[in-house]
Amino acid sequence: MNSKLKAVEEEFIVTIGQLSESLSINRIVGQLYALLFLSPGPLSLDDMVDKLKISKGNASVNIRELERWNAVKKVWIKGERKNFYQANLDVLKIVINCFKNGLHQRMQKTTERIVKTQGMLNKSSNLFINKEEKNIAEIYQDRLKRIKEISEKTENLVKVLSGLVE
Amino acid sequence: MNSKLKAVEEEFIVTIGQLSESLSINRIVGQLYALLFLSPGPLSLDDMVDKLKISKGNASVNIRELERWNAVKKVWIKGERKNFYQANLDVLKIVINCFKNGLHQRMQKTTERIVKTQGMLNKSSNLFINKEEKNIAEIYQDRLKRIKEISEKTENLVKVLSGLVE
DNA sequence: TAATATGTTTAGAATATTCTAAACGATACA
DNA sequence: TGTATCGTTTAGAATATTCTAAACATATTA
Repeated sequence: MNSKLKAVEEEFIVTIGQLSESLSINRIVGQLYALLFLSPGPLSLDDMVDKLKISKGNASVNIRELERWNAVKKVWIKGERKNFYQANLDVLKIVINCFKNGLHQRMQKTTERIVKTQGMLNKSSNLFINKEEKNIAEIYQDRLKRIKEISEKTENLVKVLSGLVE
Repeated sequence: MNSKLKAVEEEFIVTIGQLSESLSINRIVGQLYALLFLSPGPLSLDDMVDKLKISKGNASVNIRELERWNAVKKVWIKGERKNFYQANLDVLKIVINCFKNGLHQRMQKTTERIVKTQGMLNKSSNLFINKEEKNIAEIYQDRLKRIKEISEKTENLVKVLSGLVE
């Protein structure tokens, strides 16, 4: 391939790899996606291994991560025994979806625990006899309620984002 | 302190610590904030060291991270030589602000590199003589433009978020 | 069936991150 | 001035993550 085109490809792959890393996403995940995103046609695992100079195992696990995100999909090419992959070009949808799912999972777990903690506090409230303890319990109730409200706002955001990606 | 209240505090600290970790934020950062968020009054570094059972160095660097985020602030208590800290209770503002700033920094860098890459491609376009190369160059131009558009949308989001936190 | 091609799993090497304990520097106070 | 009290920095230990190379499982072709 033309060396100028190769330079453009390389530059793009490095850029997206760094962006990935800075978002705490495995660099190879970003680079695999960048590679497929630019590629005029589908690529095999071996193609990607050659381009990125990584091991096959590494390519294998990270391409499956991208499949899970619906960021790439397998395509079958007749006469070929290898799997080929192509990028889903709708980057915005992929990003919003990942963000939404990540947020949902994490906040759901957190909300459950906060609610449980509120329960602990309410069940014990009759045990707080002196003024000092009653005061602290009241503060705790207030603070937990604030956090709970944020959980609810976040779940609303998740719903809004769901609407954006159908 | 009442053991029930202690259990509530502990549970909350663990919950927020786990949430932090799951968001690729240092666990101690989350736990320090959780501790101060619940606390009826300001706490010293030593108080936090005792509660979380961590080293002073660890507490020191992570509390400064929280200061940088405007998530906690120093308060001076007369007659005390130690620094005391208290939480900014406006969690939503802190979160939106961190998210916004993180996004802005990362996307700005990325956008710059994408634009540079577009420049590389355009400058070379007269060098692509055969049909094949011209075709690939055109695809690259299209794909880079898509990414560029997302960068712009992201910068818009940053502006919207800026509006939300004044 | 044997030989080859392909993707996955795994053990542990390489690297990066987090954490502590101790050294350090600065400030307050005797 | 010397001593105690703080917070910060730092060297390297502990831990977690990422990556490779090789073993493995499965399917395909000869």
